[in-house]
Amino acid sequence: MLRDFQTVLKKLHLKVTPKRLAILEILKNESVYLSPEEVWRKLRKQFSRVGLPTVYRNLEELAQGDVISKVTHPNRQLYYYFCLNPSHHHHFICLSCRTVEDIDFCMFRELEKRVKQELKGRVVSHILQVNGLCKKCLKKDGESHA
Amino acid sequence: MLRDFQTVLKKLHLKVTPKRLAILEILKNESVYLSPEEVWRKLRKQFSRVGLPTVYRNLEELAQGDVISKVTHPNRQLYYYFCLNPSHHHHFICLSCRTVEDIDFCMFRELEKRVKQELKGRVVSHILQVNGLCKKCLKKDGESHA
DNA sequence: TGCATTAATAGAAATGGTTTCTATTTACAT
DNA sequence: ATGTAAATAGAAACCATTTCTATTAATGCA
Repeated sequence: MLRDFQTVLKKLHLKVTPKRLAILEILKNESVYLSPEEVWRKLRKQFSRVGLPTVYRNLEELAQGDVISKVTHPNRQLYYYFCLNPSHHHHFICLSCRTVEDIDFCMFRELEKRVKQELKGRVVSHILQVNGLCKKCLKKDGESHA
Repeated sequence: MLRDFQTVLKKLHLKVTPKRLAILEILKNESVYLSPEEVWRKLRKQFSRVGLPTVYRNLEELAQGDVISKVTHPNRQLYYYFCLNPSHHHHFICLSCRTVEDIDFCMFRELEKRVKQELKGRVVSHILQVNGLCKKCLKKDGESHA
């Protein structure tokens, strides 16, 4: 598993540092997305002297390299999470517990076509975030979010 | 036209102030989205003593009331724009000139259904931003954004 | 294995968009 | 007209994020 991360980092021309590996491990072991500060707090359990700028820098580099994903929450904070599925897909984000699930179906082939036909424009990128309540949270406190 | 805005504001239990009307006029006369600061700069041409917090407060209130729309750009700044089409729709945003066009077709009935079926979750809201190049910009400098 | 090179890091400081606070002014219902 | 509740100006605070610089660490190569 460590070997995998090392290969990934080398491909991105990033040096394999203990902190980088630890950040990847932290995100990998979470099923919810984490803010840079949350990652930092976890990282400090292993490295008492790690700085928050280091976390920001690493998260951004890893996001640039498509190793992790970056999410902007409605509160406008950045959140990052590790993403095991490298292919194009979208995310279902639970507003209650922050669990992220992949949405495997994508309707954007269709979208691209219609933007071209109807607006004569070209799609370069899109951001789709689907916010809602996951299975678990619907059971737990479904009525409070009705 | 002023009458329309007045009605809208009253429905939202917002007082009809000259600055509020001016902000609506400014956004209405723009076909691109504006940052709070850009709105403020334009507003100061009419009201030399208007403060930036006033602009933020008003934009937020108007966005809450669905009179204008709020966009988060990839650079993470807030942008607001006036939205003539009150029904549910999405936006095609030109990366070059910031023009916003409405996308009238929506594939989210389908999405909701599949989130329910496949993830057993419930969609509460979604954010879709489609970034690209509009007709005009494709013609103007199509090759530089290839 | 040791050295040179270049990236990565810590820590402090700055940045800058956004929000809060308080006194004052304004809109508007009665 | 007048009372009251909302809106505003201006200053200050906030706080997530970024920048800066000296230092440390990883990697390529002899």
